Amino acid sequence: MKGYLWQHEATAGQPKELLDWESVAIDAVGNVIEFWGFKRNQGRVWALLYLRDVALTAAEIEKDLALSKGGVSMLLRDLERWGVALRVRTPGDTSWRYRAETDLLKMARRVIEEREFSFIARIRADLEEARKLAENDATTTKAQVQRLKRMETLAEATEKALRLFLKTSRLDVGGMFEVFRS
Amino acid sequence: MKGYLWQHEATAGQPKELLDWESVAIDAVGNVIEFWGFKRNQGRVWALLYLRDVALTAAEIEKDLALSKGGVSMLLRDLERWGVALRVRTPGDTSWRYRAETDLLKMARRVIEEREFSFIARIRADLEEARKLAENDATTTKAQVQRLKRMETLAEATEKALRLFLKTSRLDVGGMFEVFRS
DNA sequence: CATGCAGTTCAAAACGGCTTGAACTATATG
DNA sequence: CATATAGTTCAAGCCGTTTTGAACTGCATG
Repeated sequence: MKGYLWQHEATAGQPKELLDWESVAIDAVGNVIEFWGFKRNQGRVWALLYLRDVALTAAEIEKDLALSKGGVSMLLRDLERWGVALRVRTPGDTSWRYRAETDLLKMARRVIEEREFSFIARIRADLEEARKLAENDATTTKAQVQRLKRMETLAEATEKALRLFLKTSRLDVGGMFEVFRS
Repeated sequence: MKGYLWQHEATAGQPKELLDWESVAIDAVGNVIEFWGFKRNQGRVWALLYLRDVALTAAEIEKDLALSKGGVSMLLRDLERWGVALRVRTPGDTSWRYRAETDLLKMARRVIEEREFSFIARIRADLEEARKLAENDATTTKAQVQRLKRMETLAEATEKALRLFLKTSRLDVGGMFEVFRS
């Protein structure tokens, strides 16, 4: 949830390895995924793999999406780590190929779980620290301590909302996403 | 949901207008609010007003949070527009003062409603367009159209999840936030 | 209407995250 | 082990966002 600016017109006028409809769809997925807090290009790579439904090499991805060698390497490693792309070695082939694993939400869940919760935990710890400092300070009023406690409640509530969000996205979006399995 | 890096140690070593516990708490709120997709300093200004519980002038905020004159002006206008800060004119005073309105979630709801939904709508439109283009292209396979449809489902699901998220944050976090009213 | 202070605007600077590409490592092959 | 090709790493550059600060507007006052 940040500022998202449109890519898409910007994509026009490239060497063009992608069909028009492919690049529209790929960018759209890039935008959704960015909305979920990931990199646009992680979504674009996944979308390419998913749409083509064949295992592509890093070099092909690099060419089709006009990304750099190094970038593709890192993006693929992210997708692989999150279990949404699969590295396969085709029999007589010299390089790795990648396929889309279809549960894209796996990615959202993993990463959100691993980073957002520690983030909120840290905020809660800070607020608790602030309250303790304030309580040890003779000049602090009761009302101030009270307000700090309320701020802690705010962080707790945020954590709760996030948890709920994950859970519901698991059920609701997850349910929808499962259409991808096939 | 983006990259959040710690401010806080970074804050150390300033002219220091804030008590230690105040700056810890204020930065913590800045971090939560950034998580919700706003500017850290919008949260910090709100937190200062809330903790102090008196109406402050722009000049005081500027000094305490070490922000620029122009910055404070813009931040306050944002907060006011979203209804989380109140501009008051004290009787014999020459300048405006600001108080915290306590429902910080009002801010989240407003902005999320006004920008996230149009964002998702746009994505859905793009995917629909891609599918139509693909359908008009003789080389497109049935399976590809199928995959595009599934991607549309993904965007729909995202919209649904967002709606649910807003609603639950209204009930759940909203309920918690109400502690702030007093 | 000159002066001063509060508040706003916006071009430019600072900042931070993302991407690039050159140097490097790993691996396969003759 | 020399060569070639695939894959990784990371410092430097790019680019979008946020912040700054100087110029400006508005308004009150003598």
